[in-house]
Amino acid sequence: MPELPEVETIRTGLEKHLGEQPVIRSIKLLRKSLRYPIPIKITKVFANEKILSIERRAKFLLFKTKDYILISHLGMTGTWRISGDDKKHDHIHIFLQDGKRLVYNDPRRFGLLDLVGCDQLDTYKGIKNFGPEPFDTKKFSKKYFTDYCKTKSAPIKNVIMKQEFVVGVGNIYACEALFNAGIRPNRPANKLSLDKLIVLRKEILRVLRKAIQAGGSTISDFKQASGEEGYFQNSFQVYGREKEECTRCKRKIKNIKLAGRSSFYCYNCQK
DNA sequence: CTGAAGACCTGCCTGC
DNA sequence: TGCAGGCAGGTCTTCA
Repeated sequence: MPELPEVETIRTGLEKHLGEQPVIRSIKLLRKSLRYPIPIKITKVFANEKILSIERRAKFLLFKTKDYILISHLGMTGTWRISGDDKKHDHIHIFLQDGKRLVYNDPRRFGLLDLVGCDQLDTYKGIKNFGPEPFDTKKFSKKYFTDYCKTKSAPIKNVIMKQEFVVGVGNIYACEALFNAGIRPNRPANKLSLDKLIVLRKEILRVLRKAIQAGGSTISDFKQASGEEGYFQNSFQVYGREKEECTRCKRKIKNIKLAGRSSFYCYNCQK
């Protein structure tokens, strides 16, 4: 379940449960590849290294050590947990010196595990073309937002999901933010008024913040790895609610495909 | 260049 | 009950 809030939830969960700067004893790969081949070098360079920090960039998790960064992307179904038990689709074990075991599980294997040198992160293939973090409001400014949208004729939903525009917004939060802003997902970005765009930017920030907060409350279950269960789903206004009542006007939520993705909206509340 | 569509995988739900 | 079909939170590549 990884959009930005979910990745951030996993990150803070790991940080909390792993303690200060845990030391990696060894890494065991249970398969050779996920979406891409996993560099075997991982098992060598991280042995006996201290994890200095666990950070997030966009939807990537970064385990930083002295010389290298272990890069993890969760794809659609990836998750990390701290566990002694094995589960189906566990692909990577990271054994820590204090006896804990960090496990990567990913049924669909759309995730990625890779490494880069500490000074090479910004040129890393997946990351170098990324837009700003949404909470970096200096870079992700109103002006940046409106200027960009003015140049795009694609549906606004597709635009806000573009990682080179702003990172971390996936299908769920795109739908939710558009509902809150009262904008139909298929409206061409360059046809929206400045005011509407500014509202949308604000709603993106708000929905992401709220989701991160909701994630925080379930962190205590983290170790049990029951992470499949979405904690924020109870607050969804439109996502996954096709044919159900709009929470505002009681009319039926619709679902259209945009760029192949389900896009939920209320025909009455979103114009 | 832009944007749409297909591909990558497994699991789960629906409907026949 | 069994099985085919469709769909799923994300990217990357290919095609028009």
